[in-house]
Amino acid sequence: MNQDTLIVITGPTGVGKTATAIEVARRLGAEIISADSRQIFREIPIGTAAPTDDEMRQVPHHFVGIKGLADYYSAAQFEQDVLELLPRLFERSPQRCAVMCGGSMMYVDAVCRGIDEMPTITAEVRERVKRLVAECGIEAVVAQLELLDPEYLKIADRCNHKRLIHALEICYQSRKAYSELRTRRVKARPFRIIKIGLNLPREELFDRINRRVDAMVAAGLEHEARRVYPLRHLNSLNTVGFKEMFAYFDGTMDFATAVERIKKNTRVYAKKQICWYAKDASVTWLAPSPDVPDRIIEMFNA
RNA sequence: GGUGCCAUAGCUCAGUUGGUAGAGCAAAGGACUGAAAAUCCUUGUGUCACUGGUUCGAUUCCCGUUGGCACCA
Repeated sequence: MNQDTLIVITGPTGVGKTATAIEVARRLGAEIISADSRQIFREIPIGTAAPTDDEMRQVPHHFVGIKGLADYYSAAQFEQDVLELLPRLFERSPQRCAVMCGGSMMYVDAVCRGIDEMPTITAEVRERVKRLVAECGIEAVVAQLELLDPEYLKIADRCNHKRLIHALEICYQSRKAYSELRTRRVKARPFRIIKIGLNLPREELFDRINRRVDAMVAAGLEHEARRVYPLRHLNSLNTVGFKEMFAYFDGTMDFATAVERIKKNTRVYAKKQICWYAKDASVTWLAPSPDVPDRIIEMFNA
């Protein structure tokens, strides 16, 4: 009998993960878990290049379009949800296999390696820190951390206010030092993980990204963005493709510039993804080609 | 064919009264543990078109060549 196996297909945005994952999943009789922090929201399928209805009919997908933009979701939540779902997917699959496909680095790592236990921040604590910043500036946050978690401050990026604020929130919420909770221990998983990274020569990747953005525009990105415009303050919409469209709606950017910015920011995002996975020794890198599914299935059978 | 203007980073251009050069855009590298398509940090890429001359020294001045643009024939 096969051991339970999770095949992870990741890589930069626009490289062709979706098509590869569908092919592999179909041939192995597996279902697909989307590891994408934006495709999870149902209102924005065009801007996130979510799998189409047709694609999802070919293979059952999970975690696509299951949340509303106003819902809170996180990598840790994803870890929990996926670990809960996986045994059932293994059970249903003749080869005891599931395919995870997506480029949200932290979501992938959360499932493959785990995330440390942290308290969920309550609205009160969030408000308290927010007020501290508003009234006394970020220096006050640093001063508090000096007191509550000097260890973290030693390694913290002091320019990254969001991280400093988050560290303090954790300290307040847990009544412990953030650095104490941050063990960074890799959790063992009760299944085999095969991690594939798809990548292309830079120029080719960027060309695909540019063309995909044009296709999004043709598919009605502007209309989709206009529909969610009233919710623009939500974190779920602080994302490439929407912030630029919102700038256009606000009149601070013309349409052509907004589209150019979307392309540029998507390219920057792709580079960030490549950089993240470059240090992950568990990734097997492949260039997309017709025989990639064969090679992945070979690795599965090995 | 003649005259004038131009030639500097991947692109658009600035600049050096002669001491080998800098902006914007594009680009490259990196960090990352409960908002991660987020957030943050770092970096300037050059035969200054080519040949020769003047000069201690030329990307800068001069001669010529090549290419581009404009006007005149």
